[in-house]
Amino acid sequence: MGRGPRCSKDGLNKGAWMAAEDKLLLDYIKNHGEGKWSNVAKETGLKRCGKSCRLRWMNYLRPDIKRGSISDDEEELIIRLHKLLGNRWSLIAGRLPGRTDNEIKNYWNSNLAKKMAQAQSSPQSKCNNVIVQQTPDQAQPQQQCSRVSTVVPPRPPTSTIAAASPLHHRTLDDFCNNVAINNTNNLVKAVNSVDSRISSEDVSLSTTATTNTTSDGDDQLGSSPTNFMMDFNSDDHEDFCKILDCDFANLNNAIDGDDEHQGSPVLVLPKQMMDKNIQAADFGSLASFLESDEDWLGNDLNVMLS
DNA sequence: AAATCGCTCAACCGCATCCCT
DNA sequence: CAGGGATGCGGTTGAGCGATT
Repeated sequence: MGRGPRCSKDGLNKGAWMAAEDKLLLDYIKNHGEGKWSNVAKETGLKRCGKSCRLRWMNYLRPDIKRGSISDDEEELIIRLHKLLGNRWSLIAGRLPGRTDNEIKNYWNSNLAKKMAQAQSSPQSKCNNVIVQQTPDQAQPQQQCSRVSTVVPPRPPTSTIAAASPLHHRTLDDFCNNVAINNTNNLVKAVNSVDSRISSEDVSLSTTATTNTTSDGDDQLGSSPTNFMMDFNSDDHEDFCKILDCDFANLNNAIDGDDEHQGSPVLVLPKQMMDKNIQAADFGSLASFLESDEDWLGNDLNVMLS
């Protein structure tokens, strides 16, 4: 499948990979690990550019890749994450273990984009709140080919993300202030333990000492001085993505597991989530919960916005 | 049976960002 | 700090294949 073999002007192979090429690449990675893609050709004699090697590994050869069709839960989660993140396929894939960004992108383009477009045109659908954005030229009659593209606005430079675009139906702006963080130090610690690239400075949290009083009058967060509402300003969206980008399972470990974090809950989900006993690492439940966004965005936010 | 259509998915391309010197 | 190479990402392409005509 894919493109037939061609040779570029510098003598490198292109197109579909042969089994022998796969073996060369696998052997190289077994011995040297991932990365240093530009060295693969030099050290193995493989006539492939580094980019091509990386792509082959990431999308096909990696042992943890999950084969088979996308489950309903996965599909649901993809839809919700896409709503949140836009076409940030790698971020979405990061939340779906074993799935690649390419696979999700293909699945979206060949399945979900159409579903979303149909949902948009039929107001009764439960997915009718998903906006499929179109570029001006796509506003014209359907292109000759059957492909349906959903397009997010041009990616803004550095500090903002596509999901933060005001053109998105529900952006992070829409539910800013709605994530309550209990004990930010531990969140930062947990995040850092997952991805050491994220410095504590990167997770910029508003130090507005806000306690989250629930509708029934209970103080959700207790009286700790380290309770904060996470205040997502427009410039903070990237930070939110960094949090999304870490492994929720590890966060959960930090929450209920080891002694190191005992007694210091890390991430307090919105009350509606807590009421439904959603575990952050339970993607199925999380997807179902997100599906009910009318609820989890909740009264507090509606009051805030009104 | 042959031709055409439509879909899937691996792979390519260009651009952005990161990282090293 | 600047420049250049490496890497990562998202959009797009096109061969292969099953379904339909």
